[in-house]
Amino acid sequence: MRYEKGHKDETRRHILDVASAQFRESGIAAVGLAGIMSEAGLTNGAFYSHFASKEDLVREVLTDALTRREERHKANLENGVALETTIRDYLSTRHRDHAGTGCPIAALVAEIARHPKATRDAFTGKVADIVVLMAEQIRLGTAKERRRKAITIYATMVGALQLARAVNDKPLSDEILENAVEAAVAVANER
Amino acid sequence: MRYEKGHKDETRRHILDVASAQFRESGIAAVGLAGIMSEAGLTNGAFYSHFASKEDLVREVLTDALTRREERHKANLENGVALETTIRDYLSTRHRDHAGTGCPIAALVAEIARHPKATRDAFTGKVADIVVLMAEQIRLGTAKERRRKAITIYATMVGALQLARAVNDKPLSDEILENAVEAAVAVANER
DNA sequence: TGTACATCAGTGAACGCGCGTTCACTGATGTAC
DNA sequence: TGTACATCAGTGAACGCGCGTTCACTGATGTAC
Repeated sequence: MRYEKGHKDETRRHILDVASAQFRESGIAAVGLAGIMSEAGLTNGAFYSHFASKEDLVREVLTDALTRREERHKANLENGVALETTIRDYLSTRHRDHAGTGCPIAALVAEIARHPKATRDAFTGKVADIVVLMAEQIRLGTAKERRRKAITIYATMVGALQLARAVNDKPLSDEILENAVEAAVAVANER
Repeated sequence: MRYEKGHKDETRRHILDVASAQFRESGIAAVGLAGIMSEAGLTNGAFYSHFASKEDLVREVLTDALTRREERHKANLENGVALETTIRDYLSTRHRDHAGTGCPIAALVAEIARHPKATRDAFTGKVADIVVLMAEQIRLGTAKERRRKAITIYATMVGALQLARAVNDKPLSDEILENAVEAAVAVANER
């Protein structure tokens, strides 16, 4: 082979990682393929050896990024990490200030709503999985109650993180995060 | 005058309305000025008689749309409308299915976070005002507690509406809305 | 009163630019005989 | 073993297109004298 075995997979992986960060940082519509490929150290044309189109890349990036999030939730569950810890990590100033490495849902949910069916399908399946995992992380209540709590907590986290990022006033931004942490933790721990 | 008095203001108002709906429906980055102007029944060049740039339009649209939301909150407050009603309207299937006439924050918050300072400043001020109005709408608790509740409820509403829009599965989407209503109403009414 | 000029909202063609996508080509290495 | 050919990840220039923006112009009406 002209390149070592696995080279192409590595390149593809690298393009995915670069695109994933750029999308979360700047939004899907605002990011161009040329910018992704040049940050990945490749030329424009190489893109189409790996992906059929930009939309194909978007779908792959989402599936990949959400699978990673899902695995983290699964690991937290298996290691007995309390949902409270997950909430505090999610609504941290660190997460707020580093969208590029953060939750793809908070960064892209509004854009995803406007993307084609295949992309939204991939997103929907992963969200459903993550809700189930979060519900299992909750200790108290019936399965139904825990599921309801998980959905509420997730909605609060996604909304609060986005508001905290958009607001141009640090005290208000911090206040949003702190209040949402308090409220979400209360839901997670309530009887 | 070549046009009736107030004609230019009307045209400007019309461009704002068209742009406002298109931005909320499709996102700011995905909407072009040519599309806005043609829907408004004008040609490309007329745009710059009314606005200095696309970014200027974005800022004006946001200020205008958020001022209207704020006025609605103010009217609700003065008319003694319970926050519970506001929550149910916000998290209705109707609102979910009509982004173009809906809340500009839910539709655009992630994009706003990436826009220039002037745009984010306009957004921040309005969000702060709406939080204050929502806090006043809450009946129970100290001022501090009511403010905390208002922020929590707002974050939950924004997150839930966006998730319900992005998810490609009607039962799950409805479930998100219903659970968020229940949770937000509970916060609004809790002692 | 009639005429010349000023005003200005809107027209429509054009600008440079970056977008997503295509494609002929390169060149290093594997395989066949 | 040596040679001819196949493979294929990546190159880099070009494609048409729509973007935001500019600008010379139009034409209806107001104003000055």
